Amino acid sequence: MTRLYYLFAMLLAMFLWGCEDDLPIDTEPDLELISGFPEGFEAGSKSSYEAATLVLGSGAWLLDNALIGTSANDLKNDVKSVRIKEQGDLTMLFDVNVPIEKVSLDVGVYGTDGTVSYEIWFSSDAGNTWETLSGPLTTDAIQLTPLELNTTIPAGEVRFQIRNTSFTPNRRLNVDDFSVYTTTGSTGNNNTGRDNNLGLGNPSNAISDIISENNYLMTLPQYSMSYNRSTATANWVSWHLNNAWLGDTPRQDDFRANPDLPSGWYQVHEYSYSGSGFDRGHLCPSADRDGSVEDNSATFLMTNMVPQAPQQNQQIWRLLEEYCRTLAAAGNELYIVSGPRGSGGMGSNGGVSQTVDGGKVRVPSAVWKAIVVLPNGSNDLARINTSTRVIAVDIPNTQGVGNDSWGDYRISVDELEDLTGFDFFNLLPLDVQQAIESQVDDLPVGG
DNA sequence: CTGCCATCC
DNA sequence: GGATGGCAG
Repeated sequence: MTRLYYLFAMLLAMFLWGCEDDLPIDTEPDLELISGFPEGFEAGSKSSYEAATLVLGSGAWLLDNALIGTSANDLKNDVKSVRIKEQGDLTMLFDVNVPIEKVSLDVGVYGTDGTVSYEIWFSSDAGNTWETLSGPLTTDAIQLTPLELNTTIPAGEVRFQIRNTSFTPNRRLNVDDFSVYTTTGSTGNNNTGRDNNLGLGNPSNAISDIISENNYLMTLPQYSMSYNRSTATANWVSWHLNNAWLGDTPRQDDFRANPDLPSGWYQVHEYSYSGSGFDRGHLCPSADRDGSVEDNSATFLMTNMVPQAPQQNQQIWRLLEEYCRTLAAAGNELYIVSGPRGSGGMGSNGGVSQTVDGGKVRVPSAVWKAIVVLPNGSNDLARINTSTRVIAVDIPNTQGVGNDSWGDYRISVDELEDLTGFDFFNLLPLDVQQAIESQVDDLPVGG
């Protein structure tokens, strides 16, 4: 009898659950405007169509063949809107990291320009690849007109872009009050998420084309780098660090050649440094990527290694790496770029070596690092300002510096740019770059 | 893969 | 001692 009762109760429960499941959805899910939106474009000024970055209330935006319109002919809410001319576009340079349910904006035609063709695009990988959200659209509105697009974009490194696809000259589009909505209860800001490893810029404009063999861009989920075929090391490795990357995965120690190098290029292999007196020194450290086996293993590709004097690598350099992780564990996120420079180091075999691996791998004379530190949060590009902390070091690749403090090797990013020829953090507004790159960090750092 | 070394907190 | 950086056989 008891058993029959349970059976009945279960059937009843399934029936009720089934009913509930079949109830028609008579209300659309509650939407929540993402922090920073609507973007009304009131915070910026730009009077030329030339491509440039603007930091606005929501974050940084790229206006290419577009400007901030303030004239009587600009359709606008309040006093400013974006004016995009034919073949121009407006692009978010920051990520939203929650599921997107809806996008809305106000659009119209500038002055008496004729019908404008435009499209809305989005990226789920921080702007690396784009797909259309809207399909081709047109407007001939002479007043700002709301456009709403319902969508379902999963949480990711999501950005949006508005393109004026008109070809005819003087078909200018006004855009204002751009809004992005997520479902209520989504975690909201990406406070502790993983951000773009190249979020502050590509220091040497590296590209993934074999024509650029000494400045060859390679992008992994764990870090990005510019590889140099002739030195057989990276020019730089760039990565984001915060507690979202940190875990307790054991060190994998699976040093190996990078199979993703273009065919025909020499692949530095596991034993290329053996007996040389130099460590296989990580640029992106193993312990910065121990959230999973895959993440940690990625740091052991030989393209992430540089021949480093053991006492430099295992002592002073290691202490700087640990200091960075301490900052991350304390609730900061860091953008780090690191690489070798120069030629000729002194390892444990004594004397100065220019190369290892039978001349195939260049030994740097110094290893450098540039670090931007900011509290965990979202819209990083917009939050970095003239008082954001930046640490840059340049440490000789030699035995004997091991007992020194890395703090004594701090220099300004400007000096580091002179030494390396790279342009660091170039997605930041110029005035911010000038402020933070001219200073030498002088906070007490111990060690 | 295991064992081992070194340094630093 | 434990973590982190490695090495050699």
